[in-house]
Amino acid sequence: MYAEVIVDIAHSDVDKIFDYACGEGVEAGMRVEVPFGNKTETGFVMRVKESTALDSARVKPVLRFEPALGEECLALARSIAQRYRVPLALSLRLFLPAEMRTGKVSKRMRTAAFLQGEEEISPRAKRQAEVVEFLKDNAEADLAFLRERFGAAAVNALIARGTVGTKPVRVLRTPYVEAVEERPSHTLTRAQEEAVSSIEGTEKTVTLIHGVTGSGKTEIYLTLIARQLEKGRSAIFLVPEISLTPQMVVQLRARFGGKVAILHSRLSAGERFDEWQRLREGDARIAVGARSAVFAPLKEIGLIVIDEEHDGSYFSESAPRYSTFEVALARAKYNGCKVVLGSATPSVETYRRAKQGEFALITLKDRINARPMPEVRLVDMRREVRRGNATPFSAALREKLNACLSEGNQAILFLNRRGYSQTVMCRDCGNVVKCKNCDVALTYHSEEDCLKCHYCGARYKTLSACPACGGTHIHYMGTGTQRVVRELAKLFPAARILRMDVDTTSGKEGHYAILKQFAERKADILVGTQMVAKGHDFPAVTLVGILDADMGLHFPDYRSGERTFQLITQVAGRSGRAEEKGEVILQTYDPENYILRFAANYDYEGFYEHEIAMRAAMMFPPFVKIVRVMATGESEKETLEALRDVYGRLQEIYARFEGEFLFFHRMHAPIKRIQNKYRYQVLMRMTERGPLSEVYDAAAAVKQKNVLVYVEEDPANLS
DNA sequence: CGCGCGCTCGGG
DNA sequence: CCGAGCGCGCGA
Repeated sequence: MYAEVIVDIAHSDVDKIFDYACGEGVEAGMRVEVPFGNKTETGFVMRVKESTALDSARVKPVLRFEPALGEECLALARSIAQRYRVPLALSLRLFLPAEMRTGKVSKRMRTAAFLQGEEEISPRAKRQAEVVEFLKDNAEADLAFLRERFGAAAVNALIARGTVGTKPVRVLRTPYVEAVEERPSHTLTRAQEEAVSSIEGTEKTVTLIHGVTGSGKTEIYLTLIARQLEKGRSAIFLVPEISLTPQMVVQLRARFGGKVAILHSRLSAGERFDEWQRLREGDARIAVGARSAVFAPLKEIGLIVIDEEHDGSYFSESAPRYSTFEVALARAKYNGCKVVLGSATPSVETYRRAKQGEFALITLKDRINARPMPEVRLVDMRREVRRGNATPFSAALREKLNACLSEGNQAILFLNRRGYSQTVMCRDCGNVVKCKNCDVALTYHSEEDCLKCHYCGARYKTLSACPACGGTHIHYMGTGTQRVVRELAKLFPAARILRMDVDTTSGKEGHYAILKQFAERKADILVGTQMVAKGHDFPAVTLVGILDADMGLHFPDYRSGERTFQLITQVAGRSGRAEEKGEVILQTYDPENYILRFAANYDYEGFYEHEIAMRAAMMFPPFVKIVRVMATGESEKETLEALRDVYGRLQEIYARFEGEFLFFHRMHAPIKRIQNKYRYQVLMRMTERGPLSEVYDAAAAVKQKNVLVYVEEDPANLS
């Protein structure tokens, strides 16, 4: 027998089948060790066959093998490698936890002690008698625990005499263990009931649930999952990257207990490894996690849920740049199951596909508790400025904050993503201080009193003079979370303020820790960037202030309006979840803006109609595909050479398919350098029939060393 | 990816 | 004439 092996080296030079001799036990999908060159490498068996075309003298044997991937994974890995022109080794890696490759993590063991002899205990050995008594009540106990509780001497004596035996036991490192709470299933409302049966009844593979915040989407997902489990099938539940929402975990754990496995980038290596093992071995049947959980090692999948479907984290930002939805769809087809997408603010693309009948569409208009959405008040900040208010807070917001705090409620203040930087400008010459590795303005951080680059993390000392002209009128522009907190403390000295942004949420449970503090009412005001917008439930929050609602609108990105709408709707939904009525103050310099008006009225339909008409008129996605081919490398010359190479190839394609192109330009990227790497690009817009596959081929054909050339489809960020 | 081979260039 | 540097092809 021979095994066709892909060695686990992600390089196009070795991205080909190598034949190895093997015995009967070796099957497709197994992870193997094989001699390769002058050392051993791990690899994956893609196929097993009876004969080889190779000279038998050249064929070496498979050294070790263990089960790893199923047929489905192999097929999917093949198609991903093909679709995105990456080496198979790279697409295969998606299916395994990184910990398995590095080999740094292994099964954690502990020693368990148990009673095995009936020997008499001397009446003087009181401690020993206690140990024996304890073990009579508990069949097994952790050895370290026994030693600590009863003293090592007593325990060791019992082991030495054979009264107590020991054995190694596998320990599973389970994340969020405290997030367990007893709450069995819930009765569904009429609308939820209908949604469940409609999803189960439709012949369409994909259903979009468009449900306002608080409309009870989660309970629908849980019911659908429970029904699949009853049928002996498994489920994948995907949530956005940053906010593996603790509430969601609590609910899943409460309903499904140990059947749930959590896969998330902020877990420790050991935890992730163990959770993955539990899924593969079938101990856990529900995989919950961010986009990579779509590759969970489950068999007989009965349902894939993608919650907060519109979230940008569902697209991978490094090779292979897959779309989670595309992968989910492929798995759904293989397993003959359904995909459920859920959002209060679906992406324009998804909503269009639903409206056109490609996906089933369920609309939930009402909140479970029949409570109205909080009232949104638009505040014109231009007037505040004219009145001489230079703080980030309008008079209306200050007043509402005052009332909110004096009633003992909580408030959330939200700064738009792009708006949280304080750039440093010289007032004498207008020079903006930039990072020396990146072509990006630096941001001032008051807590550490330094300047930081948000693209590469470099730190700089604060400046007393302008590096360009020597002027000393250095000015800090913009509003950061830090400044908001400082100003807030001046206005409300008694309030306890929590800050949540990239700087305060490091560590695996960083978000969780801050949100927990806030939920436990250890603070009155939470100030944060878009992280605070994600689905958390804070019953005592009655006021949400959106400080700079329009900051995201003015970016040269066709999705900026969509993102702003989504963000405002989400963050507004944080207000007034329980008994208290909620309020939202939306501060803007552009109160006539249609996006803000639709958001303030919770009018998704209106927003969508307006937005889709604009996209059609401007020829933006989903009517066209934007494709960017990026070349990036440390040497400007080499990078430019690589780009010229692809550009030449793309021009040939352009000539052949000219009718399918609306735009075709070569330029350096808007940010010319990031982390010391130059960035040159070819930007294209093409129709649905455009030669996408040829573009991938052109990019893959470039062999300039030290330069990375890659393709992005409808990039989320055009910087 | 890591290695060894062979070609080339430059120093002596 | 010999050694360092690099491009290339191989690995089963």
